[in-house]
Formats: sequence, structure tokens, C-alpha cells
Amino acid sequence: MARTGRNYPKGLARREEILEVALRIVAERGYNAATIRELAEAVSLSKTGLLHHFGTKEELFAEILRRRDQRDIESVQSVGDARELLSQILAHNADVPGLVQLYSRFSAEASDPDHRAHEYFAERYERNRVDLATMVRALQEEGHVTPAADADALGALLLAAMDGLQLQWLYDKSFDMRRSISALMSALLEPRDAPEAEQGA
Amino acid sequence: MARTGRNYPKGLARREEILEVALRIVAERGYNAATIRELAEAVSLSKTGLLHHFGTKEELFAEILRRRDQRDIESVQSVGDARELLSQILAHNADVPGLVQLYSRFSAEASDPDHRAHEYFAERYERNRVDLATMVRALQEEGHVTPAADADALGALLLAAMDGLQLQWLYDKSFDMRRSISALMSALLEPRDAPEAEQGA
DNA sequence: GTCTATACCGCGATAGAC
DNA sequence: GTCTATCGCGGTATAGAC
Repeated sequence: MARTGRNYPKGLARREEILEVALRIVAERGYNAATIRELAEAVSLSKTGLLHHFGTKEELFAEILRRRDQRDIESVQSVGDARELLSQILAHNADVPGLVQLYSRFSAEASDPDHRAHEYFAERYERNRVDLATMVRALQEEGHVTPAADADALGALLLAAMDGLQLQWLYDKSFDMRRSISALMSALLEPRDAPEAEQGA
Repeated sequence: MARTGRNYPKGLARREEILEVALRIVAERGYNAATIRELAEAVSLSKTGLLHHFGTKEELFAEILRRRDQRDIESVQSVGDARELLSQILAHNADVPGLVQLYSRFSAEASDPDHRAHEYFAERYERNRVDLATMVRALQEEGHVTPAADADALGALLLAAMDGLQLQWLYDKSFDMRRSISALMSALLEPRDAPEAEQGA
């Protein structure tokens, strides 16, 4: 049902418009305000008219998050320094509180095995854990992180820290997420490779 | 409205019964199934009959989480080793997936400033950050953690890691939360004080 | 104080007409 | 591809019985 019209110009344009408006509404009025009725009204459609394009509310939100991930992955390519990678993602996310709220709430809701987006997040977590563990291993091979460290466990920890810090930030926008992730990276990286370890960077 | 009858035996007994049943339903059938109608039926009350005791669904859940916090705080007193503290909390939580699910989803929902439990969580995060930072400072004074570390930033990080690891665990119950928190503690603690640092503990 | 009945609102989703 | 109509559900508010 969500597949309808993905190959027709009119339908594609509508989908883009809906995704854009949905994100704007979440950002401006919060996740709760982003109901099907509200979104439909904002793009001058009926409820069912909107559902025609995405099938369910969950698929619509999942599509928004998929695109964010895609953007993050692309931006990651341009970041050479592993130390700065997570910090830069947090910095970018701090500019789009609506997306952060959507991600945090949606990922918590979808922890229910019956949720339509459950598999999406389960796979996303698994994949990100592997990717981050790979990053830790690379740092180990380069001598920046002690070989004694458990790379897999630290990969999962980095992912957990990102999620947890963003949740705290949602409760207090003055909370400095980057400072905490920076303190963590300082602890992980060998002193000899990061002698002048500041937090604010 | 939620204050009613907190001093009368019958009302007190009902409140206890409701809290107990609510937790059981969340554990057995998930957060989504824990609706007012469902809970009321389980304790043989009408919807409004149940609401009489807690005023709103949010207050009921907040009360459950307040009690968990209280238990955690008390159990903390008996744990001397800071290294084992968070690991033990995770171990205990792994025995009550319903509570973890309730906490994760409820805390994400309440990130909305208009949510009834928003202030509760905002204060809880602030307090826990301070407490964990204090713990880090104590470790610094004892020489277990380098004085160069940012205690406040690490306090927030530890809290974030706890939340994030539990969310990942909700998606994959075979995920080892303690292994990640243990790897983090190994990185934070000076090698000379934790020479035989295993992960599985 | 404890509790029931009722009536209401907004939500997501579906069926079927156009 | 879009609409109207309708459904079931969760949460809330009020009146009033015991």
C-alpha cells in the first residue's frame, strides 16, 4: 500500500512534499502534533489521501529517519578524524531538534516487537554497532586505542552514548552533548596520541 | 485528584494492587497493552474507578518508576565498588524487562515539554547526572580516575550509556549490556588500579 | 472516600464510491 | 489517485450512587 505511485511524477512530488511538511511540523509543534490528520491538512489532503502514499504513519516516519541516516553516512565520509566523527553528528543533530525528538520517541516506541518499525531499528542498531566496533578496531590498529579494549563492547557503548545524550538534551537544550562524547573519546584514546585533550572541541 | 484516599486503608490497598497489576501487564503484554481499560479490568474496576486513585495514566506510571528509583538507590548503598555499581543495576534490570520497557518508552514520551511527567524526568536526569559526577570525582580523589578527566561530562555520559544500552537490549535481549558498561569502566579506571580488567563480569 | 455510568473527543485505519 | 463514511480504540470529564 505504501508503494503506490512511487514511479509517477505526481506521486513522487507528493511524497517529497509530505516528508518535508511532516518534518517541519514535528520540528515546530512536536511529535505529538504530527498526527495523520494534521499532516494531511498541511498538504491539503484528506487523511486517506495521505495514507495512500505511505500506508501507515510508521512507514512515513521510518522513511524520514532512513533519509537522515543516509545523510549522516554521507557526511561521515568527509570526516577523517574518528575522534571528531560522533561529535560532529551531535553538532549537526543539535540544529534539528525535531528530528532528534522524532528519532528518540520513535525508536523507543518501536522497541515493541509488534511495532511496524521494529525490524528497521533492530537492523539499524545491529549495523551501527558493527560499524562503530570496526572504527574502534581501526583505532586499535593505529595504536590510538589500547589493544586490550573490547572493541565490540565499545562499539555498542558509543551508540548507546549517542542515544542517551540526545535524550538528555531533549530535556535540557543547554546540555552539552559534545562535551560528554569528547570526554569519552579522551578516555578511550591513548594519552600519547591525544596529549592536549580538551572537552569543548 | 490523585491524592484521594492516600490515608485510608482501602484506598491504599487498591493503589498497591493497581501498581502491582500494571507492572505485571507491562511485563507480560507490553507497554501498549497497559491501557487504562486493560488495567481497570484486571483489578475489577471501571476506567473511572481506576482513575480515581491516580488521576491520570502518567501519574500511575511515574509512581511505578519512582519506586524503582527508590529501590535502586537503596540497593546502591550496599554496593561499595563503584566499578560494579552500574553493572549491578543493569543486571537487576535485565530481570525485569517490563520495567525497562516502561522506563524507556515513558522517558522518551515525556521529553515533550507538555507531557505530565516531563518535570519528573527532567529533575531525575539532573539529579542522576550530579550523583554520577560526584562518584567520578570520588574516584579521582582516590586515584582511580585521572584528574584530567571532566567529571561532570563523564557523569552525564554514564547516565546516557545506561539509557542507551537498555534501549538496545530491548531490541535484542541477548545483547550484553554489562559487557559494554564494563568496557567503559575499564577505559575510565587507571590501569594500575584495575590490572585484571575482564569484560564478562 | 470509593466507585459506576455515560457521554465525549481525537486518534489510526479500512471499505468502498467517485 | 482521491474522497466520504465509518469503525474501534485510548483517554478524559462530569454527575451522582454507595
